Amino acid sequence: MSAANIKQSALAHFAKNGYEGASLKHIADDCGIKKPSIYAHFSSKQDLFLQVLQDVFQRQEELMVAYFLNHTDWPLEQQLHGFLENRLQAYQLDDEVQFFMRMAFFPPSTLYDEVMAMVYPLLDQQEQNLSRLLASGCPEHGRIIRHPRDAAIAFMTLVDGIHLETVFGGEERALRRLAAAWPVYWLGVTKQKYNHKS
Amino acid sequence: MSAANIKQSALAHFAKNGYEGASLKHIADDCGIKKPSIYAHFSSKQDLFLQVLQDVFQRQEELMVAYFLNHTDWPLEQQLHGFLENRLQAYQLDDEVQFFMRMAFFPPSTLYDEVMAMVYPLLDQQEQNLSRLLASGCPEHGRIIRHPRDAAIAFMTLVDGIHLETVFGGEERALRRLAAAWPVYWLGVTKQKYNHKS
DNA sequence: ACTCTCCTAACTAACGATCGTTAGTTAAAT
DNA sequence: ATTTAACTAACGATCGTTAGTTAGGAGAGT
Repeated sequence: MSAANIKQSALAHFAKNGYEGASLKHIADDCGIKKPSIYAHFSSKQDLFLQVLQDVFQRQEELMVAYFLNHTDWPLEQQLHGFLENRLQAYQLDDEVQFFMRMAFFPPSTLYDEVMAMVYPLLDQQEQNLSRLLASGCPEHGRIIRHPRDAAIAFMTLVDGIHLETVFGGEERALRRLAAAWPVYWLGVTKQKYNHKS
Repeated sequence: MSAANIKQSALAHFAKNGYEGASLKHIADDCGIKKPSIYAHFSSKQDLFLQVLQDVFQRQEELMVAYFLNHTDWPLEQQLHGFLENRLQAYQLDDEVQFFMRMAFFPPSTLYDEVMAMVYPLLDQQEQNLSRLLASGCPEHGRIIRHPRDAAIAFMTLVDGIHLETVFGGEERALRRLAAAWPVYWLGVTKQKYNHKS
């Protein structure tokens, strides 16, 4: 039994039951080993959790960066829409997105600082990257994103709303949201000329 | 000490630490009573939790219904935008929204069915009400919502994205999202004429 | 008005189970 | 021969929960 197997099993339990709800006994049972054997690989439950956390956040960041790097030749519209689709199909592969969402928004209170130290940079970077991407506009359609920073924030709101639905209702419900919300977003962001009343 | 006080304290603990992370001892300490005294009012931790759950869901539903009933004379645009603002300021009053989000998306696995039996009807009703509202269009602007059902789903995606941000970053960050995402949504939904390319 | 009774809501003490964790041991692999 | 990774046994703490007790207030009967 390798440390990677234990982390994989722990990931599933942390994702489904949270930090406090996941017990080392159940994780060990999943691996076919006894509870104390975990301590041959990890110094504590905290240690196991924080290693899982780091792995997941690093991988999620890599996935998001890699997506945009691999599609710089696509039109902006396809890049953004494909990103949402990409996140959806990445979701059903494993429990990483559920874990990610749970820990970003409902971290174990005893480890709040440690978790947030990983969440904040990732979200900041995501917003920054999106702002730059959207600031480049979309000349091949003759459209211009007027407020790239706002468009980036709105996009992240959309990402979160769809992510939440994957956690809640699974892929098919999330696809329904994507199909309904994407055209609204794209139209709103490309034809943006809005005067908010008071 | 009344049952209402215990439920209020329990709500705070469940919202902050989840079902498994909240202990009856801490809840009792908050109330200034001893742990077993809780059992004079509730038959079990489950019972306490489910009563809190029912109270919160019922109140949240009432708040949402009441908002739209009290603003039928407003233009559609104001109704929807005001709803988002209303949800935001309701959030900081107490822990109800955090509790609501946590339990809707990360329910305690041992009580999954009981929680979902309350979540599903509320969300279905919300979508239905929004669909009807949006289907009525917005004649005073000369605008027509072309796909009211999709617009309702997109609005709920927006609601969730903003709700999530209140849980994550508090009111000011959520207001930032609202300011950025609302114009995008409204423009996208009023000028909807979109052909999705495969 | 006074006592007796009943009920409520708190208490203390303790239960068994499970929690994360440590110590000490063993068998296999390097 | 040394290290690795598993094991058993057991630790103290905390979990939710139950039993048994006690003080105080409400209502009824004399």
